[in-house]
Amino acid sequence: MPAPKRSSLALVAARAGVSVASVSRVLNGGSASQELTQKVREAAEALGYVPDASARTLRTGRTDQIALAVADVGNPVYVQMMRAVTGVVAKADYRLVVSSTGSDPQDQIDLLSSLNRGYADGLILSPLRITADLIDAMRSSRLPIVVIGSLPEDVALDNVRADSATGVGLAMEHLVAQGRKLIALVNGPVDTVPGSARLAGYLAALERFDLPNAPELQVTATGFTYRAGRKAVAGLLGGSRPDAIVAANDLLAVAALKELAATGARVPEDVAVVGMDDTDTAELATPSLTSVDLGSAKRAAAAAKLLVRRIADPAAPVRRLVIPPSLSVRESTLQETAQ
Amino acid sequence: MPAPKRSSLALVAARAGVSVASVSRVLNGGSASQELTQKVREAAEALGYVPDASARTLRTGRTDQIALAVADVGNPVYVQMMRAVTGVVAKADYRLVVSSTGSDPQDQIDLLSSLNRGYADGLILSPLRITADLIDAMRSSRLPIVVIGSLPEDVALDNVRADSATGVGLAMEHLVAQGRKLIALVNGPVDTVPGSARLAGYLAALERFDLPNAPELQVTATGFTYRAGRKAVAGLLGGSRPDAIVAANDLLAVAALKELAATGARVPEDVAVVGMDDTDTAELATPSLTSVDLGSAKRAAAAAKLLVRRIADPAAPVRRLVIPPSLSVRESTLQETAQ
DNA sequence: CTGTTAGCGCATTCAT
DNA sequence: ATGAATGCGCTAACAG
Repeated sequence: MPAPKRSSLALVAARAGVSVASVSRVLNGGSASQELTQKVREAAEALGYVPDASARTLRTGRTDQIALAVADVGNPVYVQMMRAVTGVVAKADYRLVVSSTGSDPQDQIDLLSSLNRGYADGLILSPLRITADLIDAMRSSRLPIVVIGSLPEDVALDNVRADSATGVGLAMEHLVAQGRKLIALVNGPVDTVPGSARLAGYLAALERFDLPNAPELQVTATGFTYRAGRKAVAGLLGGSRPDAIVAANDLLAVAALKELAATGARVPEDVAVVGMDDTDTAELATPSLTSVDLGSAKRAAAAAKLLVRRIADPAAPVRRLVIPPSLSVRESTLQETAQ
Repeated sequence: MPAPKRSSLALVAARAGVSVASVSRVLNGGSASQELTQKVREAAEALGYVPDASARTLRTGRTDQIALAVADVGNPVYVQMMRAVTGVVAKADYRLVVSSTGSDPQDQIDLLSSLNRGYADGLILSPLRITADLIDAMRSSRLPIVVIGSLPEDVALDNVRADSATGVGLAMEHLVAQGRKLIALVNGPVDTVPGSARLAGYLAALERFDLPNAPELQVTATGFTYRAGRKAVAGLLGGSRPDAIVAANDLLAVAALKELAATGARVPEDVAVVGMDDTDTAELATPSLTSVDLGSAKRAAAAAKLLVRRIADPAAPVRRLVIPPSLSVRESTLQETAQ
């Protein structure tokens, strides 16, 4: 038994004493006489007519919706991305629907197959982990996808990624310039896209600045969360005394801040801390957090634009964009008594 | 020109050499013979058949989607709510779609009319401001709505709200017990649902604890954000020296923490600070923030359950729930040297 | 157990 | 400029 009776083109047409085709034309901006337009508008108004989305979609094949899948709504970096995407998408006359997936690639695959049923015209995806299965699913998706984050070379999908290596390099350079010698890395899981990129960047920077590669200075949290960060940092401090910590994101960096405070270490005097993503959290932290801006907002906005273009022109050449990072220096690395 | 040709029931039926009805039955768990089931599954698999959502929705009147509208994705309290809703909704076999509206009621009205086109089966709405227009729009919505937050008595909509008055009372009681005398309020805009509730609770508590109602101890930020909070608190400290601050949410409370630190005041020795919503932010703050848990997660979960029930039974009696608050005490109000 | 058929609401082609 | 008719893909009556 279908839903409660509602308005419909036919009802409006009957009331206005015209054909459904005319109603459709008037309401969608087709050509119609002054008088007919008038009658139709009146009838539609009186009946509180609202066009039915599924009928229109069934007919036209378009939903005018764009989906954004984020792995963790609690991570402020995704908040930045949502904000950025919202703007672009609205301007292109799409509605944005946000789906929260877990970090499990299977969640994304499920979402993809769900979307393939026609809930949206396109998807912006920022996968934490990329598996072969996920790639297969993306490849065989009938709906356009733009990926935020790195992607294997041979996957012909629009994507826009950060330059983590350069970003981590910026942080390390800044720390080295401040005279730091023992720079630890607090990373998230290395089987994730950001985790592996951060690690690679860290190792490259060690080499570049002639710093020793000390395993006891590298810890991996079980997730990119505050709680996981606290544990990881506690472990780190149990086995070493770094004079600087680079964290894979701002949440982990705040965890370092709190853990350091708990052990009586002063920031930045004893230990400097750098976060990553440059989210609101960096500003709110005490001391405020120096953070690498990996261009999340720009990446998200760019991805949205790519998707809109891709939807308009499915045959357009694949584009891969890289957004350059920058460093936002705040209290957590700035000593008055800089050496 | 409709979208690129895809799979369809008819295609599967043709390949399997059966009728579309049989395919539909098999795929939806109707009764069918072993052999037919086998043939259909094979054909569907081979063709990569995916059912079309809009066609099904058009036919059944259901979308199996529930919409959640949040006013500010950047506010961690909404993150709590999203998490809570996600769980309930998934268990009831609905997909959740999140829409970010602004604080402007018009945004909600727009969203409502959009949803009335049939994008979702129900809506969970947590409006910041409630205007007559919004109420009209909710009343005339053809889709079930559950409101998180207070609502005028005469609006016959399911809703679940916090008990802000008691919540603020809890905070004040705690502060008074610690010997605080000059308790300031850092509120958000009072023309909002939470803003007015917080103010009322504060005034009631002043009376209850025989505290003077001093206007210079009450400031109103232009929004429930960190940035607005900094300005408001700076204004407050410019004109008075409270020994405690109650903030209308955790973001404003963190702003108070930072502003106090900037002026050299110690927390909690000189000034105690209490936040509200008990979000992750309270834990991350330095010092960690005592916060009133207004039951956001519980409210959201309850709202989701109410909505699922309402969708199943549109004629069910209207329910209004109130979730009791509790206090999470942390460093920002705990002096070692408690008087 | 399986097939035939109608129609959900709409945009669009084809007549007029 | 307007109306009649078609079919998007699907589910559910109904018939056999």
